[in-house]
Amino acid sequence: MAHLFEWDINDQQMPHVLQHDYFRECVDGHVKLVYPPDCEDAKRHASGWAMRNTNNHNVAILKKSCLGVLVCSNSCTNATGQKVHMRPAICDKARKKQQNRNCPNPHCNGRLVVMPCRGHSEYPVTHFWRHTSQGIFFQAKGVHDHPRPEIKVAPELRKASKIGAKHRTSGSRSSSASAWPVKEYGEGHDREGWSAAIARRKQRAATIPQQLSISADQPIITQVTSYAANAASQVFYSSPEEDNIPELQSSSIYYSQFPPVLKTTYPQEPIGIGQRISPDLSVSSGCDNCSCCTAYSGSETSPYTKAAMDYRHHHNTDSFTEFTATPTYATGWGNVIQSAGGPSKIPCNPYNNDSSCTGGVQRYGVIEYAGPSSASGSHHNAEPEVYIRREKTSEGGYIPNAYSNISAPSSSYPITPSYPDHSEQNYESVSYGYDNSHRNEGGNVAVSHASSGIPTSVISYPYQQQQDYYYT
DNA sequence: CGATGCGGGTGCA
DNA sequence: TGCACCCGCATCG
Repeated sequence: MAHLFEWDINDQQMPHVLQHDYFRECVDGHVKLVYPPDCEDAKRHASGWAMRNTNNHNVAILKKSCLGVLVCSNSCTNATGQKVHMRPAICDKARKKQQNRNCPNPHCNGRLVVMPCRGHSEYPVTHFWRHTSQGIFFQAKGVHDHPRPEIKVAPELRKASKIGAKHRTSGSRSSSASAWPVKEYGEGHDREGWSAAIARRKQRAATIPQQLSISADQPIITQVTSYAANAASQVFYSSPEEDNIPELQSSSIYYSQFPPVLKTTYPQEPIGIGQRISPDLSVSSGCDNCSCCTAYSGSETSPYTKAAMDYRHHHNTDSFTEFTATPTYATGWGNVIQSAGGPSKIPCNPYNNDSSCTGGVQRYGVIEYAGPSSASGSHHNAEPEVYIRREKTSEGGYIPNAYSNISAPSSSYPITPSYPDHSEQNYESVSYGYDNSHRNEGGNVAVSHASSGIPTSVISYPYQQQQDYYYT
């Protein structure tokens, strides 16, 4: 059997793809994914990381390298222990200007400095994109050794942000705290992991360029960009990271009413609403809106609102299909099981524990599972016994690239119905801290504590003759 | 104005 | 030869 990773972005011929991955914006680690050719996010080469184009003198493969993250030179912390993790501008000129700006914290006299990425053998993490008739092949090399920059937001918010920033420039730096954009202190990264990352850098005598000269009190404008062009590609964040962003909560373009998916195999990451996970395979029919699944909508057992579930039913998409396609590569997460044929059932509602439920989305095809064999054949096989939990800090932040294996909960999920208050959503304690043990690893797949390479692609071999098409 | 992509060119291993 | 990176140019929103 061919393994999922038996291709490399540099291969002369890319494999035949039977199933595509759903889009993942915040990929971290050594990851290979194959997106549908018509995936808008993939076509845009979108990323939650600040990736800039890198010339690799290869027209067939687009290469990008990570710019790191903008942090405060004082490493200041706000009242809730959050730190600055702004998104660097991709444009060199704009990025230089960013570094001449004040820390967005009105009570801090620090400056924004770039924390460069050295996640790939001391060099920045690189992303590679290659378009073929089979799909859009994506390969990431390296593990980000810095906090994830804040999210991109839509143009409307950009305007709002500019207005807010303008107000700030008119007065002293210690103007009202309300002018301090909350989103610049999103909960993406916890204090401990954050400090640990910086401490390690200091230990390594890594000098963050301190460009402290500044001409005037520049407005702090959160880096924003057009994100969702239409309803079909709109994105909501299942992470609590962004849930405390008033601008987003009030914005119609965000589905912030969707609560975080707390029980998940891995990513508390953006999930494209309206994106079908496997547009051309395996979903033989839409969700049948079965009563036993809908019964969980809006119930106290489920963090999903009825509206959210309706939407999910309607669009037949959600992150919980991740459960069924828990990846297998290089992780040691469990036995690799190939379930040929099918169908396998995906429940409409991931919080539905009703084993007698016959509803859900039917999927056919070859799907690989990580987990015991019982997982593949059972009803609602959406729950392999090996889960990947994204590690969470006591302060509610998630550490990028920090996952660990845990056993699946026997009967209940770690759901906290008190959304949107996430303060009690901590999992059992684990050792946190930003794991940089991978720093000196080579460019090959290297999975230690962390691995987010979770492909669901199913690829058949041998290669078929096919004609790649490239950018024009 | 900045994101994004292209590609010439340089330095290094 | 591969890789990282600098720089200018062009396009687009």
